[in-house]
Amino acid sequence: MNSSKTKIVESAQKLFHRNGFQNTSVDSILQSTGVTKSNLYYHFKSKEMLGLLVLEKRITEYERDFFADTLENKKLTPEQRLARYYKKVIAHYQSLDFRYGCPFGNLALELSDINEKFRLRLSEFFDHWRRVIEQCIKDGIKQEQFRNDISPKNISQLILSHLEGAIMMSKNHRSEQSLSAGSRAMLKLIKNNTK
Amino acid sequence: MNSSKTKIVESAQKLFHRNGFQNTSVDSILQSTGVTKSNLYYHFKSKEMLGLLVLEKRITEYERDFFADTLENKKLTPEQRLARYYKKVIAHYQSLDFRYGCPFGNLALELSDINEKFRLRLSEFFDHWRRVIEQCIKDGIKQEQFRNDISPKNISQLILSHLEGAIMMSKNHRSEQSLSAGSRAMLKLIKNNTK
DNA sequence: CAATTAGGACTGACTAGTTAGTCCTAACAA
DNA sequence: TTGTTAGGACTAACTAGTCAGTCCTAATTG
Repeated sequence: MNSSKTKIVESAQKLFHRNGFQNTSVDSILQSTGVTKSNLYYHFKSKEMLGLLVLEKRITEYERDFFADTLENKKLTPEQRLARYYKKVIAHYQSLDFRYGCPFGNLALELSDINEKFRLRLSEFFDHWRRVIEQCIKDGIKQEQFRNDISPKNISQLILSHLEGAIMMSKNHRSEQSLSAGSRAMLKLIKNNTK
Repeated sequence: MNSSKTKIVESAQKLFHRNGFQNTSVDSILQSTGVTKSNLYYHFKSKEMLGLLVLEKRITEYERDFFADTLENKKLTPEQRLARYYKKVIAHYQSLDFRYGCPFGNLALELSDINEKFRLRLSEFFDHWRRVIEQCIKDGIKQEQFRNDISPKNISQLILSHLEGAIMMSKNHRSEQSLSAGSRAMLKLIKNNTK
């Protein structure tokens, strides 16, 4: 199905990621799809609604593509899960030349102060994301791979915050340095050395 | 001195932080200062130049207000320096209700892909920022307060990335949780426990 | 079978407002 | 006299969003 609606959503997803939500004009979406403005507004009540739908799609895709075979992969040890997750994230941003940044972090920074709908949806997703990491940490503590003197909740918070910050830094420096060095340091720091 | 020029810079600094650079209109700066447009363009060649000057001012202020009595305070132990720095940062964002985010991180995310001047100046500042943290870590390793099995460069990279990410998360969640929990976890993780 | 109705997909022209930036004249202050 | 400020008219491009109306297909009628 290559309907106007799906064309709009796919193009908007790309443009919102590259230019931000506010800095992507409706006209630029139309131009890149060949769809008319009236058609776009036939399918979507407003630019905001289109943005929220694109966000929903992104979340679904991220949960499907990034968690299952890494953080939630029970065939691996918790340490391997986290390492593979980092590896996958780095490879992904490398494929984008470390441009554009994290679609969720970008939106959160851009819109948290001015749009409550975006803010709340993103906040909910960040929390889910953190809990996926937390479960991995919990498993790792149980198996004595990770040190047990810091709560899994706080470690997962730390890991997620760092990841978002490192993606931002990699965008600014156009280099994987902050992502790869930071993730390696993080794995080393949380490793259980008492055994 | 309450000249038009300083009024413009101060107002622009506030608005750029709150709304972002692109999303702050020149007209809104004029409106909040009472200055005329011809006067603004008498003092500044363009909005971009005004933005770069505001960034320069922010950097000067940050280096003056945030480093001297914390990370670079030789009267404290390295561990105390870092703890006081976190405390100061958290208090600062608390005073802003965890809104607005980090002025540097915001600009980096908004402009790194589309404006090379901003990108490079921010990249330079982030690197200086990281080196200030690195020096504190080096001192702490020498004094055996921090563990020595990870390079100071990588730890400082980790700390800075995490800080930026945590400020973003605090903005999205409108809570100090990510900042305070994350910083406490970080201090615990890098502490030397072999002694 | 023929006429009507419903509804989804779509269009081009349009509105009303904002954007950064220019240009010019005139006033004021040191 | 030189640097600063005011005021306002202006531009060209861009902004999100609206409007009346068309086209086509499928189901429902008389």
